[in-house]
Amino acid sequence: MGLVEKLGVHLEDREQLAPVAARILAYVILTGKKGSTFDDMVTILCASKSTISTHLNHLKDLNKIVYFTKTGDRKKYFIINRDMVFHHIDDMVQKWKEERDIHLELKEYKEKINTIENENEKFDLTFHDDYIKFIDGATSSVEELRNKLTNNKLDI
Amino acid sequence: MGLVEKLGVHLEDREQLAPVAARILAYVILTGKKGSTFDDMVTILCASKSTISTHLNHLKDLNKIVYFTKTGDRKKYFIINRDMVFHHIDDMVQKWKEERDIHLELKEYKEKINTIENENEKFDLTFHDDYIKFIDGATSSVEELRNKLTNNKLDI
DNA sequence: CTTTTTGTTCGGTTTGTTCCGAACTAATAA
DNA sequence: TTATTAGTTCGGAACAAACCGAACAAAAAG
Repeated sequence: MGLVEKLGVHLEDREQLAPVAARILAYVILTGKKGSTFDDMVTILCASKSTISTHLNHLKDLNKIVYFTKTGDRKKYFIINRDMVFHHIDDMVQKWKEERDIHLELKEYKEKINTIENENEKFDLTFHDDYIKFIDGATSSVEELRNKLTNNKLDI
Repeated sequence: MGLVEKLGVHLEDREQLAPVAARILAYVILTGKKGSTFDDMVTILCASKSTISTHLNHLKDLNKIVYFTKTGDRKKYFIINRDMVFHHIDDMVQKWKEERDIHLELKEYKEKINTIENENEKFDLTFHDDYIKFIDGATSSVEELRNKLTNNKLDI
């Protein structure tokens, strides 16, 4: 399926995954509720059992996928973790938070330098203020959306 | 400087740069207005001339840095491109747009499958609707912030 | 015209990633 | 008990990325 490849390329970049790992995730997403099995992936993605095994466990560790089982059937049926949207949002917010901290640290450092070597104002600090303002705004609006999505889920 | 390393690690991840390239960018940011020269970087970052040369040109191609010169001085003084904030915002918006398109395509595909094999509703489509809603909200709020920053710049 | 400054380009080494095959395990089936 | 199913683990091959040194270039200085 061409869509597996297209989505795979996208996930490879967005989730920082190895090619086959991204294809697994794409295939799992496109297979939906009925779930995909280990052997399905080996044959359809044309990869070795070891490769599928390693990446499947990796994706499970990252909480990207979960599996269900059927009575009298040893196979695992993998599906995407429905919390992935929230994980994605949380990761994004977390990264912005780290970025914010670094900008604060940089600003602090530059302010110190500016007062010491006052000769000709070595640094422009508005850059960091702009950036922090941007991060604060983006974070709050995304968190608002997160709450909205959580509430929508509860409404059903 | 430990701050160069800390900021370097962060940039390595955020801007997808090679270790030394990220250290160059970090160093340029921390040196500020007075600019950093090729030789400064070779000695302070403990890297070879070839490495610095390659990455410096790469960063210039990516519009991360610019340089100014002084009359009677062949050296180039590198500083960060002040538009980096805007480039960063634009890249983010662009990525969200691509993500949105993929979700639309996926939804379309799944709707087709659902009507063909109607047996037991193979896909849950609310996932994509949630995601698209999230992207739309995040995009508009970030674009609003971009405009705010542009206007602030003109106010000065 | 030779030397110095300020870099660039090329080939090769080191390091890291990605994947595979072969051998193994643990559970069920025959 | 032996075979099959459903995977896991390990060692290594193949490839890619990151960096270095040596040689080169172009312009100015001596």
